[in-house]
Amino acid sequence: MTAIPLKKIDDYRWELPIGYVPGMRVPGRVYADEQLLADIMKDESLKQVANAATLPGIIGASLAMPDIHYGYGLPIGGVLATDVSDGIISPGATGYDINCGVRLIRTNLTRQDLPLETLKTLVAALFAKIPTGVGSHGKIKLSAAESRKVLTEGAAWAVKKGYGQDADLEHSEAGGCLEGADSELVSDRAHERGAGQLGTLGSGNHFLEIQYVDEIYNSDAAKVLGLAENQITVMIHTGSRGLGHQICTDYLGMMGQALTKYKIELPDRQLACAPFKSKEGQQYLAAMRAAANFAWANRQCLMYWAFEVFLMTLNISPKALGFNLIYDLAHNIVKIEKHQVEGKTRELVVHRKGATRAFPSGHDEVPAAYKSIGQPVLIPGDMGRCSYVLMGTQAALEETFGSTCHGAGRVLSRHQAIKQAKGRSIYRELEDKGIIIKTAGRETLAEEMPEAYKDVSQVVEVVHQAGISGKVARLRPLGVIKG
DNA sequence: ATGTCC
Repeated sequence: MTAIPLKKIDDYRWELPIGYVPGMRVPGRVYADEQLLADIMKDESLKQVANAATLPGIIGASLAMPDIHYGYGLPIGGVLATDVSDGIISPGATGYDINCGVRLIRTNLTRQDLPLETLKTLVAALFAKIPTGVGSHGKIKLSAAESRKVLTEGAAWAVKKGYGQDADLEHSEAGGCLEGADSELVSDRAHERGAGQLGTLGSGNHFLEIQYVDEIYNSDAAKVLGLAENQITVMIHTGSRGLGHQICTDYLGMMGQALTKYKIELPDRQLACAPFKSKEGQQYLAAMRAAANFAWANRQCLMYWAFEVFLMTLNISPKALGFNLIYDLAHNIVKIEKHQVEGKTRELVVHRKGATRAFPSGHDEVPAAYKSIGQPVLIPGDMGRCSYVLMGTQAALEETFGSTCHGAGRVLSRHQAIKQAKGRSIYRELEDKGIIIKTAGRETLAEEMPEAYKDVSQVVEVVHQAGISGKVARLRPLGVIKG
C-alpha cells in the first residue's frame, strides 16, 4: 500500500498535496486528530477527497470533515465549492438522500416529567403514529397537483395544511424552502415514489429521538436557544426518502452523458457532473431543490405528529408542553452562496455532503433570533451515546465555506455490525442504560448499534478545537424510534 | 440513504 502523503498543518488540520491524484487543481484539507485520521486512512475516502480536487472550477481546497467515510464519488463528510462562472455541479457530490437533515425541538418538560413508564408509553405511541422503515408509506397521499406544491413550497406547504406554525419556518435553514425548485424537472417515477412517503421516517440512521440536555458548554448561547440542563428535547433525522433518491439516480444518468458532451475528464465517473451554467447543471439544481423542499415538508409533518403524540400521551396543553422548533438544517445539499475568496466576493456552488452549514453571528442567513450567537449546528450521534448542539463561527466562514461536521460517521460496515451483534440483545444493552428503543426490524438495531459509529464527542472536539464551530450543549438519548 | 437488483 502506498503511503498517503498527508502534511500536518496543526493538530487538527492536514493537507493532501496537489499531485496525490493526477489532475488535482487544489489541495485537499482534512479536519481530524491523529486517532480519527487513523480510521479515515483505513478506507479510500482520502482518494475521493483528492479526486474531487480535479473538478473544474473548484475553489480553495477539497475539504473533509472529521466524520468522513467512503461514499459514492465524494466521501460522506466532504465539502466541495466551485465558482458559478466556470465550475461544475455534481449529484454524486451532493448525495443520494437530498436534504437529509436534522431538526431539534425544545419542550418545557424536564427529565423528571418522563419516568420510565411514561417514557415507554411515549415511545410506543410515537412508533405507532410515525411510519418507519424502508419503503414505509404515510397517511398523506399526495395528488399530482399537491405533490408539485410540496416540491416548490417545502415546509410552508405543511404549515399551510395545519402541520405546525409560521415560527417553525423562521427557525429553519432557508426558511424550510429553496427558491428555484422546478417540479416539472422531477421524473414521474420520482413523483410516484414520493407521493406516499411524505411524513415518514425511513430507515438506516434516520430516527426520532427523545433526549435530555445533559451538559451546557456555553450558557449564553444555550439561553438564546432556549436550552437548559435536564430539559427534554426531540430530535428528528430524516431526508427526502425515495423521491430524493430517484432524483439523484435520474440526474446521475444525465450527468454521465454530460461528461462526453462537455469534454470533462474525471478520475472517477461517480463524480459525474456538468458545468453549473449548462442546461444539465441548471436542471439538476432545480430538481435537487425540489427534493430538498420535500424533505423540509417531511420533517415538518413528523414534528407535528410528534407534537400530537406528546399532547395526547401526557394529557397537557400545547402551552404547557412548549414544543418549539429550535432549528432545522440540511446536511446533504447544494447551495449557491456568496463567499470571500482572496479578498473578493464570489458566488459559489457549495456542495455539502454529510457536512453542515455553520454560519457565524451576524450573517444574513442566520435567523433573527440567533443573530447574536450564530447559526445553530445540530450534530446527531449514535443512539447509545449523545448528540450535540454547536454554533457556527467566523473561522468556518473563512476556512470551510461556512461548514462543519454532520455526525459520528460509521466505523463498522452494516455487515460487520450485524456480525458483531450476533447473540447479543442490543435492545437490552440500551435499556440497561435507560434508553428505550423501538425499531421496525431487528437488523436495523444491529446495523445502528453504538459501536458501529465513531465517538461523536471526538468528532465534535475536533471541529470545536479547530474553531469551525463552538460547543453549546450535549444531549443524551432517552427514547428512540427508528426504521 | 434506497420499493438495499428494473
